[in-house]
Amino acid sequence: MAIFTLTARQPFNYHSVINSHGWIQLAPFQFDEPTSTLAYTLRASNGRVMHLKIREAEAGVSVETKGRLSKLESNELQEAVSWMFAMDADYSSFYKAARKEPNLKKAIQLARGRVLRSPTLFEDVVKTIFTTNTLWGATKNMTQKLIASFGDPLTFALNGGLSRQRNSTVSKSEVEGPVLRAFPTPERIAASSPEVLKELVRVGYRAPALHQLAVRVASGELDLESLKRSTMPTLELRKELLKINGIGPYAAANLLLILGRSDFIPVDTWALKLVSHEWHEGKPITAKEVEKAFEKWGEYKGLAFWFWDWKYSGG
DNA sequence: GGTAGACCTGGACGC
DNA sequence: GCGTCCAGGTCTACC
Repeated sequence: MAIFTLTARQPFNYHSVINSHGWIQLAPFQFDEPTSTLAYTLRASNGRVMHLKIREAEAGVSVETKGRLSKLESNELQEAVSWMFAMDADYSSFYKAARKEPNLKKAIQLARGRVLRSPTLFEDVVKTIFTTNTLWGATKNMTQKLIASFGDPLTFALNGGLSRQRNSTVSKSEVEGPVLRAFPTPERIAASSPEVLKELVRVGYRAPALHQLAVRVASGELDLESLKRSTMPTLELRKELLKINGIGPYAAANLLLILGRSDFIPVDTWALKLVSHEWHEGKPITAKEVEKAFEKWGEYKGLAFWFWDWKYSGG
């Protein structure tokens, strides 16, 4: 067994990160409520699949995984979790701008700002496409089916030496439950076809967009991961994201938030409801009204919207 | 630049 | 069990 402790830039609140959006409900994330443990099935670049158990620790998180890890695997694991929890993100200027706003008081108190990410931007783009034009239940289904159909199964490393061959099947008795699989690589999805994706993953009209994305990433034509550390202006970054089939204004804003850029608001039907009940007595409004309501927040627009203390809670 | 309609899935509902 | 309706963003054609 290997255990690591990762320290975050302060302030940091484990629960604020995992509850920042619905990502913990999407495989290969699993959340155990009683122990507040976030599990994630991670595939290292050498093909080894590890099951991580992430817990709150002093000033950061602890990560536990079975078996002995090589230096490369250990580095990749720590790098992945650091990215997932945005360990080095700094929200002090947002808190400074928000300190006089009563509806952001809670956000400051709970150190909100970090948005839980997947280890790769590819995974987050795919999941974001799965959130468009559908209900949350279908998003969960599509993600689950994609992983079940194309994800590599958990690798067992015994005594640090014997590891199961990549892509092999793990029996249920071995893992005492459903087979755990990592999120599929772009290569695995690219090797399939839009027709198969539609049939197996039930992604409907999204199949060509999903397949094209996987092909572009697998071939190296689209280097999504480089966007994680990009210094290009947010407007340009948004343009790059909008070039991806299936990514429109809502999805691009969502991905920008994941990338730590908050100049845009992901306006979906829920956002329209929130703003409508907050300032327009529940009357129908357009995306323009949402943008207008948060105009003064400038580069913190997305954060102010995302962590606002809303009156409306559904119904 | 704004708008209408098609694109799919899955859940809810009525019969 | 079957058919119908509806919710949900993106894309394209059209004005």
